[in-house]
Amino acid sequence: MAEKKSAEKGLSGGKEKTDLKTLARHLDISQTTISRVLNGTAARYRISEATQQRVLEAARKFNYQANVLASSLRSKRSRTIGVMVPEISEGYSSAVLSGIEDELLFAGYFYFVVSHRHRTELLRQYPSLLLSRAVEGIIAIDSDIQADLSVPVVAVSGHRNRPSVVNIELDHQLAAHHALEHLKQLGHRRIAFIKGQTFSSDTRSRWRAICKVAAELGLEIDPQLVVQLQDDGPGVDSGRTATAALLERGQLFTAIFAFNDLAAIGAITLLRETGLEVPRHISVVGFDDILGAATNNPPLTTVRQPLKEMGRVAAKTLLHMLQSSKDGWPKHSIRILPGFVERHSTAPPAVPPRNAFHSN
Amino acid sequence: MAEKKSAEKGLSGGKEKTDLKTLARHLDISQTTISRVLNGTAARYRISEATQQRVLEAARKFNYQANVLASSLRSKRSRTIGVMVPEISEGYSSAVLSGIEDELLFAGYFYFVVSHRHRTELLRQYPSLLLSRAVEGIIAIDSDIQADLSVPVVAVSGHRNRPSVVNIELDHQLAAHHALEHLKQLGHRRIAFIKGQTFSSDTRSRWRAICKVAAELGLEIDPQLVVQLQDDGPGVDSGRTATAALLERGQLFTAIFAFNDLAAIGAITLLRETGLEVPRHISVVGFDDILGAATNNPPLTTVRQPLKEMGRVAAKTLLHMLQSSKDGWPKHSIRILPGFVERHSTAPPAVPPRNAFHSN
DNA sequence: CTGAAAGCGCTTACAG
DNA sequence: CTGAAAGCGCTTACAG
Repeated sequence: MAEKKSAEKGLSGGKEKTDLKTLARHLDISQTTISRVLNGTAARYRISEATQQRVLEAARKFNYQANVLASSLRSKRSRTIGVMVPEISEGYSSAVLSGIEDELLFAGYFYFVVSHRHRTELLRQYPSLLLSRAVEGIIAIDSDIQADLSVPVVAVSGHRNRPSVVNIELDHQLAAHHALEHLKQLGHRRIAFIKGQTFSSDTRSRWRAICKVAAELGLEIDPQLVVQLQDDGPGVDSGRTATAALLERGQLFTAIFAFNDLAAIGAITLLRETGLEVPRHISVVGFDDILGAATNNPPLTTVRQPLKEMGRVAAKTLLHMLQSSKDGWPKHSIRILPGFVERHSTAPPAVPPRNAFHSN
Repeated sequence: MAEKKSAEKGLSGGKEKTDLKTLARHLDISQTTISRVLNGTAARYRISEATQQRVLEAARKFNYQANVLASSLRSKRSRTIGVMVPEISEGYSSAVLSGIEDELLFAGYFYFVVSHRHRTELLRQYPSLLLSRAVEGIIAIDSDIQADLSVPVVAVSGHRNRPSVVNIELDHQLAAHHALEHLKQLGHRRIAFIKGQTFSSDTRSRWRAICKVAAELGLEIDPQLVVQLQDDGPGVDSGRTATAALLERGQLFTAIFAFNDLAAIGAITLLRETGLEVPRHISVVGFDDILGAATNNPPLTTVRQPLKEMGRVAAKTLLHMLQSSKDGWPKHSIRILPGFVERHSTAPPAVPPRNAFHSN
């Protein structure tokens, strides 16, 4: 009964599905030969042109598509990879995913997406769940994979020092230089910083780079002007909160360098509500160059991460790792160069209205 | 050689992976029994408590995870579905995906995503590619699936009248009513419309609803005030272009109802560049309530689509269809109620500056 | 140049 | 209550 039901509604499903056996019987050719023709190894086995033609034609006519499950099980190649993201609905992840997809589908690979939403138990379970799904490799976007996996891993903005993990890393130093040099040139000296959430792996490396570059440029970082994004809301709220906390300290500053565009937009909104105009009173530099950055009011000056390209590079790298032995794997992180987009959220500093820093 | 290499790097992969046979040998219990215990059918076969305990413990100890490929192949249940989207990096699709994921992972399902980017050959190929991947069902987001498939299909904002397709449909009539009633109350009579791209399946149904509701409210629709989004860029550019075309017609209007928030934001940007302020000179109503709508300047008045919920409903519906026979499937579209968010891009109409409609 | 047979790792009638 | 054996639909040594 249960068996019967699944036979009706099961994977074999529709009217039109042909299997190898049927095709073989129809052509009076062995499954072996058909498989070889369809998998492009005909030449290796010197299968006659005539046979190849017959097979190809019949396959088309019967609309034959090999069952990937069976093929994967036997051949140990699933042509599937897993992608771990914090949250698929965020622009960051979905932009990278778009690049990954470009490469993968071109190579005949499909991918599973899992979002862990920063929950540790999901972060722990997902890698092995993906492995039980027979993925050949994993791309982790801003996600720390703790376990050592049996498949190659490429990490985008999440740096692991493990032998089987290759990192795709933004050049944070250059990024920091872009932003700070720009602010310095405009004349800013009192610059506030909104650091990223602790769970984001970019936070540390970017902050280190900022400190280093600031020192090089002779810019002092006042600990009183450093705040950190706290919670995990998808929107701009954590940027607002952080900016409010910053204002509460009552310290003078003329610019903010935000961890990302969302935080920058949140900062601008909050500043506006307290009577501070951007960039007239305060300049704000974002990070990422998300879709909304250009259409924000004012349009955001921001460090541009080439997210889609990072996805493409990640996928390309993983595919390469799948095809070569470990000694062919990249030895180091793969460095991605950020851009810088000057729009209208930055300007030379001006003295802020006198009550600005005494709002509650 | 090739065989050997794949055995090294293949799916069986890591050190820690155990298979059923090994486990059975170790426990001196048949694979059958182990499989039953692990699949939760122990009760049905009255497997003794003691045996169950031993199996469970060993499975944990050896970190046994059934190979889903093998299991799917035999049982005809892949616990995988396919999701077709126009473009994964767009907020619309990724918000719906987020809701889908909520439900699916809870039920032990994984999903493949494919983006067709409105290319017809991809739209045609993907369904059968997904079927060859043994998906049990497909969710199509804003994507017309032409073929009749052998698996159940749920369409989100893409309405097919086919027996095996269930539609998740926004109540466009209510949506149109929200927006037009709001504009009417404010005093607007000359309302311009930016229609959606022809490839978007929502375009037609929404426009029909708008025409109907406009008639009901006694609002006239001037064909001269109707423009359409043309190209397929992900950003706000098509909204700008459409608005420019609208202005070029030199007709008076006091409000715009845009097909989506991106177009609305594009419209606002373009209006601003030609010296028209929103909402002082022109009111703009968006559609979707994407993340950027609230932080736009001015914050967007917009029809809210509960995208994540639509994803959840789509997944729930598909899972339900997979578990019941066809007579248990929903007979009609499943209707989703839109909300309406009044922010600051709308206001009572004012006479526009006299040169406004003679810009080139 | 081609094919018969084994086997991937499971689940499931079938038998007891 | 439990298990031996068949089989899902492929690919791949192996043999000729």
